[in-house]
Amino acid sequence: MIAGQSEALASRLGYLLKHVQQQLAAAAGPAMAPYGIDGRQLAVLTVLAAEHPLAQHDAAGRLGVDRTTMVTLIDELEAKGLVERHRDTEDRRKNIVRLTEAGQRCLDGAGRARDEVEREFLAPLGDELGRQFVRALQILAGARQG
Amino acid sequence: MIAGQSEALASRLGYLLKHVQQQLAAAAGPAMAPYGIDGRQLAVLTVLAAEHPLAQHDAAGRLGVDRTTMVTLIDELEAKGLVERHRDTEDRRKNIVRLTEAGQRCLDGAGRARDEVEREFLAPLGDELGRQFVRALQILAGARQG
DNA sequence: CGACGATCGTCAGCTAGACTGATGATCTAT
DNA sequence: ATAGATCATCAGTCTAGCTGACGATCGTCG
Repeated sequence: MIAGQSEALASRLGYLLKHVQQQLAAAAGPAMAPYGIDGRQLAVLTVLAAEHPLAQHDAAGRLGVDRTTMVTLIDELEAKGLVERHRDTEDRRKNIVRLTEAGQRCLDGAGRARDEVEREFLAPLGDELGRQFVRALQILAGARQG
Repeated sequence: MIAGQSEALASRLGYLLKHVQQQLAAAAGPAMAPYGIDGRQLAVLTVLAAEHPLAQHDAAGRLGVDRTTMVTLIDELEAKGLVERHRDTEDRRKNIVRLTEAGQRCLDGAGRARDEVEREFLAPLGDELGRQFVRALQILAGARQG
């Protein structure tokens, strides 16, 4: 029970979801810090690693963020030398974004740190409930807009 | 699967949590609209109904929001005539906040609407997994800061 | 009794994140 | 070739939330 938390809210889905999300973000922040990136930036690296050369627009789609937000995100990652932007030779409207060597190394380290944070975060649930929790989230994330 | 969603992110806890939270918020917004309040304001009404006369500071603690945020929240609810502010006669630093008649009616209606949204939101999980999901959230919300 | 530190509500100002709308470049299709 | 779509970008805006300062009030400890 969160300090001072209300009984009346303990079963309110919106309240629970929001606070749990914030707690995870609060735990993940410090864990990412040594690698110089935050959770959103790590998500971009993760997507790029999986589907390597990806246009900005497509990366935004994968992450569910706005196109203009992705501009900023890539700006930041590029400034750190973790990704490179190239004009697509086949469709010169597009920017192809790719991980650099440094980006790959950063992803390796930060990704491990993130996984560790997630594991600790779910630990209170135990194995079985933890798995079901993640499965439920996957279903809910996919149930709409699919 | 969210349109264009990345396979690589499907098991990333932060991503899932954030998106599921946003989807619920997106669903709840329109449902609250007829009652003229949003989810945060409804949460305040819910807390007040449960522990009726409550100082602003304590209400903020129950909801896990900043004291200055609560000022704004109460401002809004007061402007709509849903709550009343009174100076506490026993400790005149405190504002006692209480539901008005209109506030109670609003809570009844909006609360029902919210419950319905939550039910529909969890429907894809089925009964059993839905219950476990909520239980997991409660554990996670309470596991830290407790 | 009186002074000091803590608490409560308020306000002004700042920050982070994300959106809208406009623009220029480019592509596609007719 | 021309009209309409698409992509990246930028400027401006909006929201939620925070920090820090303030006045008023309380409790406590000499």
